Amino acid sequence: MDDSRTRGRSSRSTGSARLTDVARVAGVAPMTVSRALNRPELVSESTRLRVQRAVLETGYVPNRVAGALASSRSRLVALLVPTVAHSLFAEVVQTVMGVLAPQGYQVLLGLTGYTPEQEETILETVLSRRPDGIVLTGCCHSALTRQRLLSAKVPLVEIWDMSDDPVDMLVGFSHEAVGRAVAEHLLARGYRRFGLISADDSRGRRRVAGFVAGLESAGKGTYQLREVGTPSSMPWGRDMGAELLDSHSLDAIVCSSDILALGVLAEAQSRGLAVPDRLAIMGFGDSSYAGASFPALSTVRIDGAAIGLRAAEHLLQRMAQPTFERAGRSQDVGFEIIDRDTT
Amino acid sequence: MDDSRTRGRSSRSTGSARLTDVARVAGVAPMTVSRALNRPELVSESTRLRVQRAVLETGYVPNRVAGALASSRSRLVALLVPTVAHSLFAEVVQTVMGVLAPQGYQVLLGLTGYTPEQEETILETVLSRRPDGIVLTGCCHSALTRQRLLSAKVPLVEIWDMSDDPVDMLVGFSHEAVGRAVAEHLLARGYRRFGLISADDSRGRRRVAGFVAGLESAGKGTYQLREVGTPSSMPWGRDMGAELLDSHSLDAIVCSSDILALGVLAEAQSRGLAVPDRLAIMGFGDSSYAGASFPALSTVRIDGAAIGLRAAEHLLQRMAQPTFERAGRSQDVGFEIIDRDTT
DNA sequence: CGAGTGAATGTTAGCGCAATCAATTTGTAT
DNA sequence: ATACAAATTGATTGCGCTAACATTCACTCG
Repeated sequence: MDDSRTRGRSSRSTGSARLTDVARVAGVAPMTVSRALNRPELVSESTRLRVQRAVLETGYVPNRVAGALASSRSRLVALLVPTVAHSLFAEVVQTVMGVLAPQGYQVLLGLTGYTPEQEETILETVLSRRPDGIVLTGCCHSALTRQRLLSAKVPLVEIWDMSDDPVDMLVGFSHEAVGRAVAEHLLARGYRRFGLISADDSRGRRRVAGFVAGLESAGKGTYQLREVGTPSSMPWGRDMGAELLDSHSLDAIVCSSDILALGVLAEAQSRGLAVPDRLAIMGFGDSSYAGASFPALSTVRIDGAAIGLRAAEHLLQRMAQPTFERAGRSQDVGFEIIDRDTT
Repeated sequence: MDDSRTRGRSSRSTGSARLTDVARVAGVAPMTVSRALNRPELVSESTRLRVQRAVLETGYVPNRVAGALASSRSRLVALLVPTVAHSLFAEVVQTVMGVLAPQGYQVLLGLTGYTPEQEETILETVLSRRPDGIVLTGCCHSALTRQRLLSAKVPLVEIWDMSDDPVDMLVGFSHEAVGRAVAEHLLARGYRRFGLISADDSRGRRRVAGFVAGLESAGKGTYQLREVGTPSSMPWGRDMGAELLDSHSLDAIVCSSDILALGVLAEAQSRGLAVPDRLAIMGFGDSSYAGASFPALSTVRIDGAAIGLRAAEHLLQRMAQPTFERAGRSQDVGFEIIDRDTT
């Protein structure tokens, strides 16, 4: 049997069983095997069974590389996020993959690391795999990236942001609006002297800008800004919180992620500062741990699962269509200020 | 120009520029374009430049699907982890990708969700992409999975565990040894009545088994076990901690992850229980936030970055070899008990 | 100056599969 | 039985690229 499998194979062959090997064993044409595996409803019960037996006998593993080339369908979705070392993006990855895997799509993961340059490099290699769809974090792309996306004719969902002219589809929320809403909320609760700790990425900066705009609109409040590197972490929050508290007299510290806020909380506790009476703390994201800290963290709820879910569903819908056309649809999933015990 | 690009193309063509289009514009053979792009050192300076110009003019994006089929090299590495919604695995993903991306490898991500059944399903589809290498979390595979891995002849690194007979290469640590060491450590510090909170996955259970074995060897100590679902989260820790504290009198609670421990810590703080005097808490993983909590969390340090790094390096080394042969190499990266302020 | 060498480029022939259309078999109504 | 439609199967071709080998050209050396 092994002999029959390898006889006459050219030197370029990989040596493992192919469709034709299965076909020979099953006594049918290769095309029939292909159908039995990919579109079983087109094949009679009896041949389907014979093919299945032949597959087991030969140990055949389909070669989707060849299949993708022949059919121009890769069944691959590219998912580009800044990092997975951040619970919000991890949640998006989990949700997107949870929706796509049952539909037979696999995920090509790309980590863009918060810079448009890396995004550009990664997108280039990603496009060379001819994915059937792309989920891309953010809307601020380099000119070349945007042009490549436009000419690639691949269903695309931008997530985690809002934009006036999405490339194709968009599911996100407005970072400026978040910042502004937080400012208004905290001003209304009487806080005036703010510390801001933000990751140095473009979306964090836009939230800061929104916050500052909120203060200016109200004509109240002062702020001290500190930027930290990415990815955000609890030690960053604790260190920057300490620096801010050492050098300024503050009512409240607003953080660009929950994990930073937890660091600030730990610092406040270590100083014996009463939270929220002596210092209020605000996070961002409503990660799973935000509600479980003590005191429970006030934060801005972003529904990462909803973003991932809708992005994946939009993509599936578009990939199911035989003809490619841009949707130009935007969906704002919004946010919610969660007032727990640190404000 | 558009006319020349599309004239005579069969109906099956995708319509975008191909190697032959670039070749025509550059005035060279298609093979020369292929070389200019993939092995530029084999091509003269002048033709390389002409090809580059032609690529820009045509907007050519290489088709690696076709390239992979022709060369039997996909430049794809499959990375299978239970979840990315856990900082330890997220760290592994970040590190592995950080090493592989600069070498031109892309990552096909698979989430196995802690069950051998899902792992089996995912591995099947993953193998059909003909990855050049596989990084797989854990060593407890179903018989079919193991057999597929053996017959696939793909460089493989199992991580995050130890095993007597790795399929190929292995980088991990012993979960039993962790449990035993934690038991000995806490007994030595005088703790006797333990609560255990473990995720219901096989590796967490092995740590529990090691812990229990440690107690039995010493002939001291009692324990109460609670299992929680995956993925672990701070609320799970807080709820199970509350349940344990309500129903038992305990010296110490040992958790199967730092995030669970943080939940227990929050619960203890909310009850006004002094940590560690009235209750000691032990985490697992030494996530970035473990050292920044207040009080700082005692935990078991696992160097996820080292595991990812070595796994990726082993894989690169093996993928660079022209012939496939199993290594059968194991590497134990060990662990370290970090005694901070909660024990 | 002709043979020999190495660098650069070209030609041919698949890689393994599925789209497409052709051929065959089966079922159904008359 | 006959005509026709529907279901099932088969043969051919090409997706876009690169391995392998062939050829050309410039240059060196006895």
